[in-house]
Amino acid sequence: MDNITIKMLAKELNLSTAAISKALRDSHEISTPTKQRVQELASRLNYIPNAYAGSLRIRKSKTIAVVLPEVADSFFSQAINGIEAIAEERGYHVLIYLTHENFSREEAILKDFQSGRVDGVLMSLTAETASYKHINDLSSRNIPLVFFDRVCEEANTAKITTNDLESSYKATQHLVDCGCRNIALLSISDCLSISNKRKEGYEKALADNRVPQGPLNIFCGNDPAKNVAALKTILQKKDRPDGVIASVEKLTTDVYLACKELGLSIPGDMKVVSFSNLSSASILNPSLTTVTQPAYEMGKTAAIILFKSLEKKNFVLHDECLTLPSELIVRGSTVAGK
Amino acid sequence: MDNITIKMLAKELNLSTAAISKALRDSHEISTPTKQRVQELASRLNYIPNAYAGSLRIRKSKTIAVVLPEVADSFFSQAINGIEAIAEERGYHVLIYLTHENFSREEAILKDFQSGRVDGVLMSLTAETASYKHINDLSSRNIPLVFFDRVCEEANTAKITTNDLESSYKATQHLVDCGCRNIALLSISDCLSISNKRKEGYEKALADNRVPQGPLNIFCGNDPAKNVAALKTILQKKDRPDGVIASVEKLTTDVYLACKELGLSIPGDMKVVSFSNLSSASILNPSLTTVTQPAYEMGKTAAIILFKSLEKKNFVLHDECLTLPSELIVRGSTVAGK
DNA sequence: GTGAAAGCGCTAACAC
DNA sequence: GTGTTAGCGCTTTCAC
Repeated sequence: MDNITIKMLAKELNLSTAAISKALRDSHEISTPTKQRVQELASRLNYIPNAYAGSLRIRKSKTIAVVLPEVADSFFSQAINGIEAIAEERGYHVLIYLTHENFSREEAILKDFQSGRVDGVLMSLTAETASYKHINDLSSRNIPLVFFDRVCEEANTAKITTNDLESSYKATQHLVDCGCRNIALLSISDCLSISNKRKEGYEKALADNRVPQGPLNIFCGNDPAKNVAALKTILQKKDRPDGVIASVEKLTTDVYLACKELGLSIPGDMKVVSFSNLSSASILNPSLTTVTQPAYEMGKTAAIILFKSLEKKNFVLHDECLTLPSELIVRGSTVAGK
Repeated sequence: MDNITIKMLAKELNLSTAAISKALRDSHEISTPTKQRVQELASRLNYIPNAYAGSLRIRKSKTIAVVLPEVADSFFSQAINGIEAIAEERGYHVLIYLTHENFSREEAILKDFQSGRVDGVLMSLTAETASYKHINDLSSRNIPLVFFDRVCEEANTAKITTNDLESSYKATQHLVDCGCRNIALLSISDCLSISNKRKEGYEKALADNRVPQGPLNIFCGNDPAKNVAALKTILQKKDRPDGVIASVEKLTTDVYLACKELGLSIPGDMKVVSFSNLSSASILNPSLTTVTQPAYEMGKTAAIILFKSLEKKNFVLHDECLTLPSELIVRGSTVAGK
């Protein structure tokens, strides 16, 4: 069965394609009876306009792209939910691209967007991203870009973040209050501004409390086995940490396993806070103290701002930088019995 | 900055657009020196072909759609990873659509695909889906569709599943072996074939062991608070279950919380098995016995089959029904100390 | 109120 | 080996 086109409707009704087009868009140039005839036939034949013919004319695709490091992560999957909710509402389509933390993949993806495939982009940077040419190239093609969470500070556009510095400060302060004196910070990057913010908050809290800095810049990668091994090495040292802040959700399992394998009890021997949106945080062994980010809201907000810039000309994306608060939820990995 | 088009390149080089087009696609009709001139200019001006102009001509969009109930679920997010890996490799783009278990949303999404927006579709059904007209409508437009996990048995196309019946049987048998005599099955649907298969496996195992059937068809929804409340009601009865199979990952947290609130110990008072791909299963309290599905592989396989049908004409999708095995991983929620 | 025609950017027959 | 031309399906002047 061939697809129905405007041309076919035109032939069927002895009208021009122009008339059909106008009738379908309910133009006032077309008489009511004609409109009715056209619309009746269109719905009877189940006419669906070709998605790309219109895009080619109009130079709008009603499509946005979401560029993410990964999906198998509660933060990002919840953010997608927020984005999708708004896109659906506006009748937009969502293309998804995963960088797997790979910078050259990120470059290639953004480059493709110069093809006019998408009207706008929502993005969270790779842990490796340290140069911004690909981002500026996209901007120079007038394709609006909104960052969320892992933002590019250098880019002159909208950024939706959470209060990384403050929440990291709070998390560190909480560990100090729980008696920790040797607190490690597990990171995945020394490029990302969110990593740096979290580090700053951590350092500030330590300084304010006159607690010496613990093992820092423990960079963890994508291989859980390696992470566990690296953690075990650190945890077997004499001056091992008595507290740890995992700045990424997926490191939680690695920390728990390393402790388990070494027979270290949480929170007795070691206290743990994670930046995490895991819905199972409360049923972990022990339940996990988290810094929980407003993932859904961040995705939603980023999408709303992107659509604003898509809908209004002269909308200045640069002015739209929002910070939504995260929440420290104290559970059993820092306070026994919680 | 305006986008570079073939026309502009043609003018610049005093060639026809056809020559440019051929040169860029490295056609043998074009002389080597001309090709070089064209390619040099194209890369110097950073020419990127318009994504939709070609699609309109060729009637191929190099885009597939993935239609899912949700993303915030380990199974589906891992499946997306598998799909994306293959799509990336083939240079395809991936549109993502979430049904949120809503049938009319599913209908609307599939209907839109008749616009030629996508070349093919990968899909997991809604828990509500009980009629198939929208699926047949899509097939009649010759848009290949491959189901994975939540397949439509009635559809005459490829289906990638896991061995739901067997793994449910195994899970049930395991609970029986652990001493359970009153086993509940938590489901989210009575339409889905995977739900029915899991129910069959459960019933068969009970029958084979001459264990009476426990509370069945406890349908859980999207509201965790309601699920917990419903579970608590059941668990407070005199003849409360001593074992439960959660047929969906997200119900795990609800079961654990319900037990916690009632002071029931797992696995002492109550044993739990979940169909789950949670990477944190091993660090739950207690660690969770799971039926773990080959999520990544299922996504990947579904994508591979879809691309086969996209690339070869006369490829019979119907013949491509694969079943990948799930694995029962015994942990502490059924065997103390594990 | 309706139609003819141009053109979005690209490709593919078919000339030459 | 290169150019001309005719569309893909749609919208949008501009005539009538």
